Amino acid sequence: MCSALQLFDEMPQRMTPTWNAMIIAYSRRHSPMKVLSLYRQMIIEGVRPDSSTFTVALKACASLFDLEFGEEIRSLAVNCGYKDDVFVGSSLLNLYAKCGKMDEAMRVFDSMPKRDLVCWTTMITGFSQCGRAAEAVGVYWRMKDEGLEGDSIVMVGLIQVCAILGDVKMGLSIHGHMIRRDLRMDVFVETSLVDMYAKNGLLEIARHVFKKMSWRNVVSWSALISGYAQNGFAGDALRLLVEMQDSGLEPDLVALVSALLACSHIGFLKLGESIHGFIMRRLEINRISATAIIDMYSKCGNLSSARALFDRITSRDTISWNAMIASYGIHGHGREALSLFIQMKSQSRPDDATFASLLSALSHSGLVEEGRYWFDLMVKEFRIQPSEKHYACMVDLLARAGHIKEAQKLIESMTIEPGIPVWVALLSGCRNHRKLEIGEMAAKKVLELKPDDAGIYTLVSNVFAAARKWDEVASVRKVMKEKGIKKVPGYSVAEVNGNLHAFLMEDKSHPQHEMIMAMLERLNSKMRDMGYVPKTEFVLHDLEEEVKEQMLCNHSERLAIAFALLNTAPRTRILITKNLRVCGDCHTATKFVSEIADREIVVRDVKRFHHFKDGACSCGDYW
DNA sequence: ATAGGGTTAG
Repeated sequence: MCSALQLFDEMPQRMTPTWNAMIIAYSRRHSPMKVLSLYRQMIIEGVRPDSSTFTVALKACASLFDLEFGEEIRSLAVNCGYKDDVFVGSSLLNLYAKCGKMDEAMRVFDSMPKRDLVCWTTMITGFSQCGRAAEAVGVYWRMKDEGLEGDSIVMVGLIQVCAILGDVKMGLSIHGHMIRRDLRMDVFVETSLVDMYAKNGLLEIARHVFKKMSWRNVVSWSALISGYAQNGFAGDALRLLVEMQDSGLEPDLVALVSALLACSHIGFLKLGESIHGFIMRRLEINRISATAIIDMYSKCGNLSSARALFDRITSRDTISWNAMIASYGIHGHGREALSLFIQMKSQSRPDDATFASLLSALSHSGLVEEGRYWFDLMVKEFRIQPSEKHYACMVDLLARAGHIKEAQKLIESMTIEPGIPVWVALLSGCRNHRKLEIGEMAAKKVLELKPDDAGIYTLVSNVFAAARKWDEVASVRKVMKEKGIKKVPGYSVAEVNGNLHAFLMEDKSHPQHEMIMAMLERLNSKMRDMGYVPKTEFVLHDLEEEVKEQMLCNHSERLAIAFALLNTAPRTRILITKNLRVCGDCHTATKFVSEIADREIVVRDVKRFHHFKDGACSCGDYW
């Protein structure tokens, strides 16, 4: 390039093709700024651009999202007689598509007298990438009607559509179509397929396609890693990251953001921290990676690190704000969540997720008045239609605080059919406040909807049992049996010295099992001396009281806590992550343990954090 | 004497 540029500068006479040669060279090297500055210079020197000059200049504008300059180039191209040129036209379509102006692109497209495959592809991909899946498919059918067949690049657009829509059937048929028509399978097509299958939870197929690829790049790896991470297979995602490095590829931001998601999921703070460090040293902290790191710190129990990073993001968008508000929520800081929200609304537009996080935060802090107020404003001022999630938060907020009647009224006023989360929120409020009549009604609704979560059946059964409705208790069992409900195995993960240790309920497989049981025994006897009485209603079985008590002691978080106590230095903070909610008995027990052992014990359950310290929990028993 | 459409993340 140096020599070319030197020669170019020395040339006494430079014709259009001469300029084009330089401009195209910069375009190929992905230097859109250079492309545009040469283009400007060419115009100033009075050299007339041709179709290729305009095409490349418009492409540069598209990659810089510079709509304004693009329009200027467009009008000059029209003046120079290239109004109907397909190259200029397709580049213009691409410019509008990249800038999110699909309606304008469609207008231009419809006015084009000649359209080739590239124009059609631009429209299909444009719609697919801005999430307008149905219109992407519509354009494809129009193209077929005009007798054109799609090539590999068209298929990439359609595969993305399937990924967005969650339409595996269509995905499979496109995949089949490509094989039958012998369309070229390159790394782009195969990576889109991996992504599409993975996003739809078909990880076996995604992995199979991935394995059969003749060569893979960073993007292919990232697609698969993100698929595992998003489907909750944190271990597989993290193993793939290591495998990727072993194969000689450096992970990029996308792969690491997915790895952070996996760390958040299992509470792997040590690894999350080291990924944060790696990103700072070797890559860049952009808005997306920052949000992922904030989420990781918060879900791994480190709220202050999350906030510190949040304060350093200069350009926050709705998603970054949402992440921070949700962080305060899961740690039980409703007031902070609210004040952050109030700051947010003057800078970014709150969306449905913002309100879901805010309402949930208010609910966990018992800020009922504030909850009512903002729910109302969400509908009236922010024009956000409440979804099931919002209703569930509000019913939870009201019922948890004992406003059972009001919660019931809210359900009756719902414009959408109340589902399991809404009834469960009412039901658990009824259980806590001993409102057995309404509780029974809610329990019946839940039962009708046949959930597949064993924990919900326990709740339903408890309420019937409290109301002494033994026939109903029996019917719970019947539904469970019919549906073949198996208890989701409860597990807890403890991070000790940077390693994760997982415990299942009643886990006897651990090498330190004997020591762990002895530790639990010691803790139990001290707890009883201090007045602890096991709450056996949290066990759903027809068993002797003594056996039930034994089962409670074997809940996975107790094993994990005992293990952590045995293997960490005195006074070290203990961090436990579990996949279910903490049961009421374990909650009481852990408070005692925090006092007996003089430890801060941080437990993340499936909904929120509990910080146990000196015999009390940060949730104030309001959970 | 060349030029336009494609893969992954919060």
